[in-house]
Amino acid sequence: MHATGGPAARPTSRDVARAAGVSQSTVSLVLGGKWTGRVSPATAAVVQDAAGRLGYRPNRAARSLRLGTARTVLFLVPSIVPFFGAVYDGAARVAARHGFGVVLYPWPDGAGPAGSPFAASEEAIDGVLVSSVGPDVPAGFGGLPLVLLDSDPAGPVPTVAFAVEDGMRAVVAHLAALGHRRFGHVAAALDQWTFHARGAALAAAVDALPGGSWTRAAAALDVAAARDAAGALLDGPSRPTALVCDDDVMAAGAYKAARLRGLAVPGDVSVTGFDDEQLATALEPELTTVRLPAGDLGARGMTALLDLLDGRRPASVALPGALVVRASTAPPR
Amino acid sequence: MHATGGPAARPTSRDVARAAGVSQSTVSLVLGGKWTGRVSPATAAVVQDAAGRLGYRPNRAARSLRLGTARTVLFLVPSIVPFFGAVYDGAARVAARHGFGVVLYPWPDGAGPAGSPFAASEEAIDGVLVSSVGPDVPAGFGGLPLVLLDSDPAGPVPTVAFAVEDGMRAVVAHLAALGHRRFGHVAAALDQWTFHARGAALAAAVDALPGGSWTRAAAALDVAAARDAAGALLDGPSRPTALVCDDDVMAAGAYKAARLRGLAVPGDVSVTGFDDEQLATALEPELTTVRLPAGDLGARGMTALLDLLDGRRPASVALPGALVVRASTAPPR
DNA sequence: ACCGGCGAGTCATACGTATTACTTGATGCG
DNA sequence: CGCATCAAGTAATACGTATGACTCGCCGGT
Repeated sequence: MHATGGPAARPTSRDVARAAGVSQSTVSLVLGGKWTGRVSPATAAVVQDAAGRLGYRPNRAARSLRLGTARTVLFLVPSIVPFFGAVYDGAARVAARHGFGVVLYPWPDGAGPAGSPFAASEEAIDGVLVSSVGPDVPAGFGGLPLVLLDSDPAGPVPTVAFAVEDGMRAVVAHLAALGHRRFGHVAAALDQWTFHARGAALAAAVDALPGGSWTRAAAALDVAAARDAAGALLDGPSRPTALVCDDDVMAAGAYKAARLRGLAVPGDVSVTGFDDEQLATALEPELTTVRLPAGDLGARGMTALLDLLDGRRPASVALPGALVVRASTAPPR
Repeated sequence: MHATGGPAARPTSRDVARAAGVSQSTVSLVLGGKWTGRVSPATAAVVQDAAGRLGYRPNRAARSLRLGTARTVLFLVPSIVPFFGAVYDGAARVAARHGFGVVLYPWPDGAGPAGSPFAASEEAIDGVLVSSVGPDVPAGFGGLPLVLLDSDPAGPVPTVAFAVEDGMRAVVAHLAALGHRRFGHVAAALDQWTFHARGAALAAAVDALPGGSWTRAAAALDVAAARDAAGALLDGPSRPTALVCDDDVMAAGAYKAARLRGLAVPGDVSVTGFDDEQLATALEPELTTVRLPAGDLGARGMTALLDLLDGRRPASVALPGALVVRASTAPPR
């Protein structure tokens, strides 16, 4: 009982030192872990005991100031959706293993580093991970080490991407094997590399197909916009027998467009998605789509960033996806 | 041209002072904004110009250390889904207006403050916002100011919640008006206040209904689990004519269970959701559900937390939701 | 002529940590 | 015995900022 109501403030290393009867430097030495040969095991034990008893935890601001490092990286994502949650998990797991924290920041419009949300956490970070950016790659990020995810691996910045071309090629091959020749591409009107790549890969794959042809309609990444875009394709001069969508959400819109016209999926028109989100199995019929290893993306990206922080220069890589065939694709009528 | 390749390191306030020909304190005063009557406008202009030219931005760690405050709050969410993205946006908007940043942290299992992900960012924060927790409310959060979101407003901690009871009552009233009397509750098996409240509200509303009866099946918050739970209800001794689901995702599972049994929605069985996520309009038929003002939740929660930081004690409030009637509800056969 | 007061800055310091350089007493060795 | 070595720890310092205490002219009033 401290009748005086002593200071209940958070203990500092000096408080621990006082409690252990040693100097502050000794505390720092012991708790820093590098004390072999400098402090006797007995004293170290006393210090550790005192620290535990007081519930001491080092002040992060002071440590950052002293070391010039925060052991924290910033993770910028275009939106708060489960896909990026999975990416985050992968990244955070690797980071934790190295004593780093990961701060998640939604960064919708791809505004520059001066964008106000970023400015808020500007200085307490050692590196940046940015996911799903467009072709105007931020070459450097305020001078901070930078790794891109799900972006153009051919750029100057180290990047971990998906092998989008392979995924799209697998989609087209699957549909072609079923007998489809006329494709409609329901494209996402977002300026992100991954969507540019999906579009280019589709075009290349269909063009390489004897008798293959395709049309395209772009829309915002939501159900209603995708429904209208898919409708425009279905109403076009030569109706596609398969709608290839840039994303599972857009595929939901394609379903709606088909139903509105009395067309059955997959009887009258096949539909494919991309990403394999939870939605894919919520839809009826369940959606044929491409599963992307989101956790791996985060893990590999964080590994690359940590390499960069250590002065090594990581190479860009592309992770393979996998076609998941469900019930939304069938031979054309 | 500095032929010597001078230090390209980030400039400090002392560098600015040197460039402006004043002392470091003057720089700090000017840039701090509180210089009226202490510094002449002419000098202030010179300082601001120099700071701009050098691209000076204050070191956050040093400022935190000096002020004992980080102007940053931690926002813990159970999962990375669009709903919490909207909550975050509301919170971040209010925070930015007061010069605060918001750090988002996924906190899946509701582990204690000692949970490793939290520990990583432990010290650079002034307060905590926690969303959607269970009954074992963390009374204090390592001594940090705390506000709960979407949690029990009757607890000791200031809380901003939704008026879940009203929402669920509206659902039951809507279905009752259509003629439904036998309800099935597809419940989320998560230990969060909001789901407990939804269940209790449903029971109360149906029990108050003459001739009303209900059964319940709980499941994890995913499509497949909900499908099985809903199936169990539909296969029960007295088949419900309406399935009330704790969440839109579970409603998708209810759709599947109905289809598997050859039952039409809403012809043979009505289905309702909760939250009004994007999924609600992706489903066929579109889902009758309860829209919750997620952005407001974040904004009000942040306002309450800022009040708390200022020494005021905010009151707990509950925000009203709104029933959105779509195509998944109809009179029973 | 002297002093109070004020405008315009500067000096010095503290925040809490990590680390380098130093002290101190004991021991080993020739 | 004298000196180097060593173990065990401590004193001092720097990181970059914000701010209370202080200085230094200068002007107005009596």
